[in-house]
Amino acid sequence: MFGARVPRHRSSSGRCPVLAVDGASSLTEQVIESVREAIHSGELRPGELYSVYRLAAQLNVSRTPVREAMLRLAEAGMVRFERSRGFRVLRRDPREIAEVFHLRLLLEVPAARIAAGRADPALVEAMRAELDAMRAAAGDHDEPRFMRHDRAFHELLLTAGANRKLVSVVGNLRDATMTLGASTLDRSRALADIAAEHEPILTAVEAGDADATGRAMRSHIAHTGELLLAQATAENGVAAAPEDVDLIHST
Amino acid sequence: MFGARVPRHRSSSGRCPVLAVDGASSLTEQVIESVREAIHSGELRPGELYSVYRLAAQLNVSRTPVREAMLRLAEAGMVRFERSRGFRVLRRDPREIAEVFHLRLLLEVPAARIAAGRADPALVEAMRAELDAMRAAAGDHDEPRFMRHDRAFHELLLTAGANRKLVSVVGNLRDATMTLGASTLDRSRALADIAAEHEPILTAVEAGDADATGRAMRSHIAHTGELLLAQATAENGVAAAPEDVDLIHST
DNA sequence: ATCTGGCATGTAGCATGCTGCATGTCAACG
DNA sequence: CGTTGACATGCAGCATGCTACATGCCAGAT
Repeated sequence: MFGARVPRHRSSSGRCPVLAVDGASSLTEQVIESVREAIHSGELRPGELYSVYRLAAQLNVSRTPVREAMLRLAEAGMVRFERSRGFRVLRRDPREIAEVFHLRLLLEVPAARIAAGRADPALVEAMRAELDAMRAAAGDHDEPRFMRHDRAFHELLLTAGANRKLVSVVGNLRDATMTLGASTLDRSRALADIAAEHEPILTAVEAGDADATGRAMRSHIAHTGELLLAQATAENGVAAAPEDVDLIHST
Repeated sequence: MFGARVPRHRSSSGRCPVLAVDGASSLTEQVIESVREAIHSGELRPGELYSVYRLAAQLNVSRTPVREAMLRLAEAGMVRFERSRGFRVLRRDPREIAEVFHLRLLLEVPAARIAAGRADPALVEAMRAELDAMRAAAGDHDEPRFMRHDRAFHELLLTAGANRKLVSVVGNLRDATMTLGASTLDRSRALADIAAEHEPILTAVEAGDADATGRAMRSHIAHTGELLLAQATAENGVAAAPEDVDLIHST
C-alpha cells in the first residue's frame, strides 16, 4: 500500500515538525495527492468501500486531514461518502468522459483563438519547450510526466487567453478525467500521437492565425477525447455509446 | 449577527439530536448556507478578517464544521485562508464578473441551442412556470426568490442539453457571482427587465428554433453580465474597465 | 428450516485539547 | 525620538475522544 508516504507525526498530539515533503503546505493537501495517485495507480479501486479510519492508519496521519481530503475529493466528484458506511471511489463512466471533452471543446477552442491573436514570442518559446518535454516523456513511456507537460502546454495557451476562471475550470475538468485507472493500452504510440497533435497548434499560434489555431485545437481535443472514451469503454467492457461519441463532436 | 441559526448542541460532546433544520443533513452544510447568506446580506464583509473560532461561537457549533465549511468555500474561491491569521471574504472584482459571464456565454449558448432541438412540451411548461414565478418575485421585489427561479429556468434548459457536467459547472459559476453584496440598485426595474428577457428564449425553444434560442440566450446573458458588471464597478467606486466589457462580448 | 431480535463491529460526524506560528504591543535600549 | 526584541494574543491545523447510526451476525424462537 501507499503507507508512510506522509511524514510520521509525534506520538501524541501537536503539529508535525517535519517540513512539507511535497512542497504542499498542509497534510490535507498531501493526502489529497496521495489518494489521487492511489486511484490513478489502481491501489484504490472504484466501487470498493473504504474508511477514513483505515486510510488514516495507512497514511500514518490522524483522521482529520484524511477526512478533509476526502470531503474535497467528494466535492470534486471523485468519491462519494455513504453515511456510517464509508466512502466509495466513483467509477468514471464513458458518459462523463464525453461530457468533459464536450466542455473542453466549448472552452478551449475559443480561448485558443483569442490567445492566437496575442501571439507573443516568449509564449511560443515556452510552449515549444513543453512540447519538447512531452515528446521526451513519450519516448520514455513516462505517462505522468507526459501529462504534466501536456497540461502545462494547454495552460500556457489558456492563460494567454486572459480568462483566469477559464483556466481553473479547465484544470478541474482535467482532474476529473485523470482518475481513470492506469492506462495499459499501447500508450507508447498514443502518447507520441498526442504530442504530434500539438505541433499544428503551436505553428498556428506562432503565425497568429486564430482560425487555424481553433481548428488545430478542436481536432486535438476531439481526438484525445475519443482515445480516452475508447479506453474507458474498454475498461468497462462495453462498447462506446454512439451518443457519447456524438457529444464530443457536437460542437 | 446570525447567531443561533444553527440548532444548539448539547452541553458537552455528542451528536446533535435536533433534526436538520434546513433539510440539509450535516451541520457543515448548514454553516455553508448560513455563511453564504451572511455574505450576500452584508453581515460578513469582504476584506475583513474573521476566524473559525469566533464564527463557531456565534453559530453555536464547534469549530470543526465551521472549518470544513470555510474550506469548501475557500475551494470555491469565495474565501481565502491566511495562515495563523484567519480567513478573509474575497472581494468580487469586476474582472471576475466579466470572466464568469464570458464562460457562461461559451457554455450556455451552445447548450441552449442543443436543448432547443429537443423541445419537449413538458419542458416548455416547466420553464413557463419558472418564468411566471420570476415575474411574480420581481413584482414583490423579492430578489432571492427571483434568483432561485431564474436559476431553475436556466437549469431546466441546460439539463435538456444533456450534459450533466455542464449543468454543474454553470451552477458553480452562478454561485461565484451570487456573493456580491446585497444589490441596492433600482432592482425593481432591473428584475422585471431580466425576467422579460427570458420570454424570447422560451418562445424560441417552443418553436424548436436553435438559432433563435442561441441568439436570445446570448443577448440575455450578455445583458445580465453588463448589469452585474456595472453594479460591481459602482460598488468599488471605479469605472468599468473597457476590456472587461469587451470580454463579455468577445464570444 | 426459517424468521427475528439483540448485540458486536465499524463508520461518519461533531467536540475539543494541543502546538507551532504570525502578528501586535510595549518596554528597554540606542 | 527611533529601534529592537521579548512577550501576549489569537489563529489554523492536527490529534483524538465521543455519539448516533447502519449493517452483519448469530442465537434463540417459531
